[in-house]
Amino acid sequence: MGYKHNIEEILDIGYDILRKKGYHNVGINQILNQAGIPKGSFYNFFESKEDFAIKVVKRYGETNTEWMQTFFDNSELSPIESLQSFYKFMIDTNENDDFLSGCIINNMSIEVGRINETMAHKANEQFISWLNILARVINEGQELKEITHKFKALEIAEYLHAGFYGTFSRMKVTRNRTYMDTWYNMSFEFIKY
Amino acid sequence: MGYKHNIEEILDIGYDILRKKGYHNVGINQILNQAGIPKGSFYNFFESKEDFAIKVVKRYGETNTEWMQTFFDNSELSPIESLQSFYKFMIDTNENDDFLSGCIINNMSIEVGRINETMAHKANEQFISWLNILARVINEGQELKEITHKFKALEIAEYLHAGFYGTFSRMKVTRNRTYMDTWYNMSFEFIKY
DNA sequence: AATAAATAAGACCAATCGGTCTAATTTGAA
DNA sequence: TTCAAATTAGACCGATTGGTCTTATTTATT
Repeated sequence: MGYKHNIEEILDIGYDILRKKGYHNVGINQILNQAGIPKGSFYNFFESKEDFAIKVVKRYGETNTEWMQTFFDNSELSPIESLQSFYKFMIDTNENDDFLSGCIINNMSIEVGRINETMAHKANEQFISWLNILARVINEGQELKEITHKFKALEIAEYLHAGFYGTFSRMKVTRNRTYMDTWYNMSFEFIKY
Repeated sequence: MGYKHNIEEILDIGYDILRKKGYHNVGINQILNQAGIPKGSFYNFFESKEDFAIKVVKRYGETNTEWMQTFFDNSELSPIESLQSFYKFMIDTNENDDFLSGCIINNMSIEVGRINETMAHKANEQFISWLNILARVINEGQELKEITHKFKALEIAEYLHAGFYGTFSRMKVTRNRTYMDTWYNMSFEFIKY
């Protein structure tokens, strides 16, 4: 049983490339070159390019779920304040990326989700994990009367998720954070108790 | 000066294909076949695939600007009611498309906007046209005390635009309208006077 | 009717696509 | 130490990519 290459390392490199350049715009060879592996090894690990992309999405989704979980678990702020610091962090992160990349799962959903059932399903799974974490924090905020009771916690989570993702398409063509900051201010004004 | 093919007809066919399948996932040949034109004629009309896609985006954007303008001009509803009927119509339209396609300019922004400056610029132009029309209606709603004065009309337009577009990525992986309806209800609750 | 310009038409091009195949190498277990 | 299995390695494959080129046709102008 020979071994040498690290699958997770290849997935991490794939994550960087697919997030920045998309799916159909990236050839297998680009991934092979950047990861420094021959084609035979790649197809030994992954059934196809599609299989590879799905595993990249899965790995990123799960890593991010864990990260979000510890972010909110370790937060010493109140529920709504930790939500605010979460979205502030997300906006800052996109600024550091020059507003070009966005979220790989959002990108994949838009580009690939409609033409690939498996990808759609896997992307949806990750979204649901994230939304449940957000909903838990929102629910705490509702109990502390920080957040409106007009809607269910999960509905507010979906609402914030949609709004934030919507700013991505503006961001990618304007290349600045104005719209993200405006979205942030308005959203937290609207959902407050 | 010979002629035969109709450029605008080709652009309309290109619109259908690019909206449904994306940019990098579509080959020139697919467009040629569907439009029934040979390659030589295509490259007689368009400099490149990129040039073609940009002209498709421009044509759709301008057509949609005109459509929105007459939609709101001819509306006999109050400002906020005509906004509601506008978004209801948009959600219904996506349902009729089986939630697979979304908005071509949103799709292009996400997939191509980050790697193609010209496309980003052209997409942004169209967004701005639409946002200005929305802002005008919102402003009327504010004057009639139907819509909140907490934010500027253009900010609210950006906010609605972002939220609505954000539902697209969920829509494409869940393939149902639940999240769009929830977004609709929450948004109009939040922006009311 | 003759002419020149624009367009139509599709064969053709190198480059790249995702993927396969065979052979060499490395490995853990016997 | 032998051996079978897994992995490494990259040459190779047909299909398709965006784009070019030459030739035939159509058109408006004269």
